[in-house]
Order: sequence, then structure tokens, then C-alpha cells
Amino acid sequence: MSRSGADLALLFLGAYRSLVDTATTELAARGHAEFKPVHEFALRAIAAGADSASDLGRRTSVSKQAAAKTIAALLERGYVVSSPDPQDARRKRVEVTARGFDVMAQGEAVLEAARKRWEIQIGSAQLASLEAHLVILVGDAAIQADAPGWVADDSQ
Amino acid sequence: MSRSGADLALLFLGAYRSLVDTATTELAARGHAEFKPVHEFALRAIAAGADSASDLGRRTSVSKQAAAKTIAALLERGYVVSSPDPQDARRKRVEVTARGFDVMAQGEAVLEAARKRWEIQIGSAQLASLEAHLVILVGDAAIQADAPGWVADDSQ
DNA sequence: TGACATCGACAACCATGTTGTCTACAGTGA
DNA sequence: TCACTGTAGACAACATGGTTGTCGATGTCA
Repeated sequence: MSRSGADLALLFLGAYRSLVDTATTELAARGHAEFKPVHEFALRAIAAGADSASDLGRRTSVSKQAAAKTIAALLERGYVVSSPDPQDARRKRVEVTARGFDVMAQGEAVLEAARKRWEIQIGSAQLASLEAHLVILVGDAAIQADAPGWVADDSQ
Repeated sequence: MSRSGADLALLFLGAYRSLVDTATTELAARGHAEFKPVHEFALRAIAAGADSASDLGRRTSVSKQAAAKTIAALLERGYVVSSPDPQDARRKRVEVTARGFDVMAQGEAVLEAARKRWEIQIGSAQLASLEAHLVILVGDAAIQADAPGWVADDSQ
């Protein structure tokens, strides 16, 4: 077959897009419209302890201003709440709400379901080996779900 | 191993990013700084016959204004030239320059080299099967290199 | 106590897309 | 031949999601 390198790149992008689009569409259908991958990552980082804008910025490799905007968006949609930090009057502590945890759980479920469909399609062993090879090729870069500023691609 | 669906998505994104970053960096080192995937796709479309802004817009599923901006960027960097169409005074015909063909060839070569490295790393048969499975999973969506507005992710 | 760091807010800017509007020109049919 | 309709490209305004720079308030440490 010997596809070209460019096609290979496109294939990866297509696979990612396919999963993410599925998730976005499904989440919208389940009452979480406008929920984008960026939000998912931010929410994860907040749940993991990034409880202020500056903190979130550092963890997601983005300026604190950008992080503040993301938090504002999450706040507006009810995925997080913020309150003044009693320990430090400069800070505002951000916390994930029940709705926030819900959207994370649903997102995970949707992606897991998509993965299951693929598993059925090409076989469990094949998918496992595909994943294993990807891990080798990509290395650690993809593992830290907290980090990427490179999730900016999104749906749009 | 049974990785989660979210990890799988991240893995795909990581693989894509890895290839694209390699290509962008390499191209920059070879005298094509600031050349982004979007430019690559536009250039390909132009070479394939999209010789006007409106045309390019249609082919890459983007507004003609956005296409015009992309053309302006390519123009500025010397990858295309434009001239009034003698047949139709409304149009400006866009053509890929030698430099434009060069960057396309180099890009292809760089990606091909990256693919070769992976082939060595995990084995030729493994890479082939990975690609074959991806083709099954992604379907036709990734094949038409001309289309995607979804290459907006980029380096930045 | 004073120097310095950090927090969040605000403003300005950039990149890359969008829509809407405008003028020039092409093509077509009465 | 002429009016109508469609299309090309230019321009303006705006949305999104980043950036940098600056500022006042607050914390921290010598």
C-alpha cells in the first residue's frame, strides 16, 4: 500500500476529528451544547487541582489571561464556580460543579463508546496493537492530558 | 492495555502533531519559514486547478474572503503569483511558482522521511497494518487532501 | 518595613475565520 | 441591444481564542 507521509498525517488528523466530532455532537444532544475539547482539558486540569486562573494557565501552557477567559466561559455555562480564597485575597478559587463532573463523565463515556465501535469494526487485538504502536511512535507527548495548548483545533 | 477513548483521541492528535511539527521545523530549516499546513493545502488545491480566490474557497470549504487572505499570504511569501485573467476581467488567475512547487516537494519529502523513521521503529508490516486500520476507521473523510477547513489547528 | 513576586483585571493587538455590502464585469434571454 | 442575473474580488465589521503589557491589590521574605 505504501501511503505517503502526508496521507498518514491526514489519517491521524481524520481519526482525531472523527472521535472529537462524535463526542461534541453526542454531548450537545445530551444537554451540553457548545462544549469543546478545550473546555474538557481545562475542566480536567481544574479537577486535578488547578484552582486558579494563573495555575490553570501554567498547567495548560497558556497565558493566565487566556486561562481566565476559559474559566469565564466555564463559569458562564455552569461547569465551575469561583469564590474568593479565604487564605489569599488575591486569588479566586475555582471548583468543578456537579454539572462539570457530569460533562466529563459523559464525554468519557461517549469516547469510550466510539472506541468500542472501532474495536468491533477492526477487532480487539488489532485496535490494541494500533494503540500500542501509537504509544511507541508518539511517546510520552500525548499522555499528559493536562498540558496541551495544542487542542486549539477543535470543531471549528 | 485497554486505554480509554479519550487517550486514544489524544494519541491521534499527538501523532498528527508530531508529524506536522517535524515538517514545519524541517521546512523552516530549509528556507521555508512560517510555512503552515494551511498553506500546504491551499497550495495543493491551487496546483490542482483552483486558480482563483473564489475557486479556492469552494474547494477548501472556506469563504472566498478567507481564501483571498490565504492567497495574499502565499503571494507575499512568493509561493504563488497572480495575474489578471485575459478571458475574464473580474478574475485574477493564481499560479504556483517554482518556489511553491519546491516547498510542496520538500514537505512531502520530510513527511515521507518521518514515516520511514516510524517504519524502522515499529516495523514495516506493523505500520502498514496501522495505516490500513486507520483507513477503515476514518473512511474516506481523510483522503481528499483538498477539502478540509479542519486543518486550522496548525503549529500555533 | 521595604523590596519584590504574584493574583486577577483590563486594554490593545494578532491571526484566522465569518457575514454583509459594494462595484465591476460576464452571460443570457427577450 | 439591453436589462437581468450571477459571479469575482475588495472592503468593512465582527467573533473567537490566543498574545503582551500594564496596573492596583495583596502576599512574602529579608
